[in-house]
Amino acid sequence: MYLFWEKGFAATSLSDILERARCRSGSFYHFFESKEALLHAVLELYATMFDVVIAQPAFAAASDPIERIFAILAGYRERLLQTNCTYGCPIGRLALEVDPNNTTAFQWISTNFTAWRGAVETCLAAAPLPPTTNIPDLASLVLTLMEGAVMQSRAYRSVEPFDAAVRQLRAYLGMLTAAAEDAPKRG
Amino acid sequence: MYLFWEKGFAATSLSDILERARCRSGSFYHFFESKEALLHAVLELYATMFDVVIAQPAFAAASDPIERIFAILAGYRERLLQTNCTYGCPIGRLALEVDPNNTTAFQWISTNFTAWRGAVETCLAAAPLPPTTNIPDLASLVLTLMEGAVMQSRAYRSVEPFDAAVRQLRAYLGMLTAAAEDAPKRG
DNA sequence: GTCTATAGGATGATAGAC
DNA sequence: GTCTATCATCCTATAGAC
Repeated sequence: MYLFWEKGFAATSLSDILERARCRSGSFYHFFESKEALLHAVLELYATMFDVVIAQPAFAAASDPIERIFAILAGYRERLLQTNCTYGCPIGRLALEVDPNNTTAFQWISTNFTAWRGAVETCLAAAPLPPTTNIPDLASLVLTLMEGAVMQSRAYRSVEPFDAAVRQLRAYLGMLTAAAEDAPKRG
Repeated sequence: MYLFWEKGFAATSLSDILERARCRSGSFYHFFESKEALLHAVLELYATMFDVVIAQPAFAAASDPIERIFAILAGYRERLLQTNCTYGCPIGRLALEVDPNNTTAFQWISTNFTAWRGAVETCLAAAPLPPTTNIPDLASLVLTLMEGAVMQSRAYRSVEPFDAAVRQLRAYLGMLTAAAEDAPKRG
């Protein structure tokens, strides 16, 4: 799991895996049919871990629904800082690297993304937004923004692009909630 | 260039390259010191090509500065459709894949991103936005959004996430230009 | 379930003739 | 500048003893 995150799938060799797991190939192939099967298991594990690792800590860190979204993003900022902005979202990295023919992997990748968007949708549904707001679109935007921001921060080896994206999201959501507050006064 | 886009750097072997270039290894190593040197040359070529391939067509397709930004994004939508949403931005893909120690590669990746943001900044500077608008932040957001949107469309094998991101950007920029129009009336 | 040993092929890169 | 031939190493995966 760690190696696919750090080096990607193709650049991680079986001997890398064996060394890190401190076992021999016989043990590996006793549990996994192939290197690709390990990838599937890793992606499945990410999906399983999502609530505990991503959603719950962010939901515990804030009670305001909009701030919970920013708490999720703050988690990624923390991970960027911890790695000197070299790594990023492991799912995003694999989403761009894995062979499109690997349908099983992509099913798990989309499962992860869907869970992520679902958590944000939950927050948005509880937020004071205009009733016309397209919440699935907006949740998709937040994921899009996180992934693009992490990528750009890796490219520049700086949190600044990430922070810029968060600032802009804050401005946009601020305008939306302001519009929701104005609407009742008008109508 | 094509193979790094299609398969990534690690998954592209020298024999893949030789087959596609229809030459032998002797010829390859006459021009390039290593596979990594080819990567650097490819990234440099992308930077060289940016104006002709990305900026100029979009600027020619629209005269309104905001619509020029959406014309850039429409170019990526077209590329997604042409590849059944399997590929994406080649720079973005390499930004997540390439070893962070490969500083030369990352210098070229950031050069590409900076050129991209520069084109968007040019558009934003000509657009009717509130004078307080942070144009570099906003240009960075557009790149962030494009990269994240392409990634998510690849993950779901659908243009829908890309379109959702564009819709949201349009809404945000619409609110900003509306605010700029209101401001003179108030002040 | 873990070990050693190894198959069978691909890998990036080089040497040197032409 | 392109060719053939090849090096040395690494790769994923398997076989079979224990």
